[in-house]
Amino acid sequence: MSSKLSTELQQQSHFACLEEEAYLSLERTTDGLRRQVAELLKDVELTPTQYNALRILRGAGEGGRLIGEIGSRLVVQDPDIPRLVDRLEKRGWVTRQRQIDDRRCVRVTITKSGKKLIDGLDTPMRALHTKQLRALGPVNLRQLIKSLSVVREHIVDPTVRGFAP
Amino acid sequence: MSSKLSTELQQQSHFACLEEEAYLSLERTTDGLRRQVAELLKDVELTPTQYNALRILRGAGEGGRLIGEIGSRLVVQDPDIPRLVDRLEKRGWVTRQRQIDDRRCVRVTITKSGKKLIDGLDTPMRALHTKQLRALGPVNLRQLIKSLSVVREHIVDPTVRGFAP
DNA sequence: TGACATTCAATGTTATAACAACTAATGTTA
DNA sequence: TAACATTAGTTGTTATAACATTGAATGTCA
Repeated sequence: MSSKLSTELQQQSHFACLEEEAYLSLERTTDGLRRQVAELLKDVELTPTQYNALRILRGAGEGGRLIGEIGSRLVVQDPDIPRLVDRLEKRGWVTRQRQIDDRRCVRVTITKSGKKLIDGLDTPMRALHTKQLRALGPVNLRQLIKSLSVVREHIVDPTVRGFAP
Repeated sequence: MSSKLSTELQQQSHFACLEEEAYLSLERTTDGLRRQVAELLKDVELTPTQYNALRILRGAGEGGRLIGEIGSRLVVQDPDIPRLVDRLEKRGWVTRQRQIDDRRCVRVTITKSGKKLIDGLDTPMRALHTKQLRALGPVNLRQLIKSLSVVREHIVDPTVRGFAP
C-alpha cells in the first residue's frame, strides 16, 4: 500500500493545517498497528485491553493491584474495570480478594496460568512490534517517542492516565 | 501531567525494545487525543466515527458515496457501515438511495442539515487539534507525519485502508 | 441459458464500551 | 456519635463494535 496522503485520501488532499494532518495520521496509523496486535491476540482470545491488564498485573507481582489502579494504568482507558476483571477471573487468569483493612477495596492478582499465558506472548508480541516499526530505525524511533511524549505533556485532560508496558 | 515514561509507568520502566516503547506511546497518546475529540463531539451527540463518515460524505459532495466506499475511507476501521449509516439517516444527516444500474449498491449522500452540522464543527475541531499538537512546532510535526507515513507503508495488513480528512 | 460463484448490503448475535445509578465501607465534622 | 460526604466497586442499561450469516443482484462460464 502507499502512504502518500493524497493517494490514501483518494481525493485532492488538503488539510486545514499541519496539526490536523498529524492528528489524522496518528489515528490512522495507530488503528492499523492495533489491529495487527488484536489479530495476534485473537489466537488466545484476548482483547488488547485484557492483554494490557494482564501485563499490568504481571508487573505488580504477588501484591496485585486494586481495581482502580488497573484502570489508571491501562494504556487505553476503559471505564469498566470490574467487568474486565470478571472476564479474566472467569477464565482463571486472575483472582479477586477483598482488602481486610479497607473492605471497599478489591485486590486483583494474576494467577500462574495467567502469567503463563502472557509470558508466552512476549516473544511474538515483541516480534510484531519490531516488524511494525523497524523501518523507522533507532534515531527516528527515539524522535517519535520523544515527540509523543511532548504531546502527552500537553494533554490537559485530567482523565488521561499513565501507561504500563 | 508528566510524560516521563518511568513516571507514567509508576514502576521501574523497562521496555523490551524501542519498538515496543514506540507502540505503547502511540496507543497511549492517540487515545488521549481521541478522547478530547470525542468530548468535543459529545456536544452534538456524534461519535468520532460518525463525524469521520460525515466528513467523507461532505467531501464527496452531491455524488455521495457507496456504503463500501465509506468503509474503505474511514480513518478508524468499522466493519458495520450499514448501521452507522442507519443512525445518521435516522437523524436526517444523510440519505440512502439504491443505485439504478446496480441494484446491489446503495449511494449515501449528506443532507443540508448534515453539512451544516459538520461545517459548524470545522473551527472548534481545528482549534482543538492545534491546541493538542502545537507544542511540537512545524518541524517536528512534519517529522512526525513523515514517520507515521513510513510506518503505514510497512503495515502489510490488506484490510488497512486510506483515510479522509 | 442454467448452475455456480461473487459482490454488496442488510440482518442477527454476541461482546464490549460508555454512562448512570446504586451499595457498602470509610472519613469528616458538628 | 449521628449526619453527611466521599470513596471503591458493583450493577443496570444503552449504544456501538465485531463477527457470522443471509439475501438479493450481478457476473461467469460450461
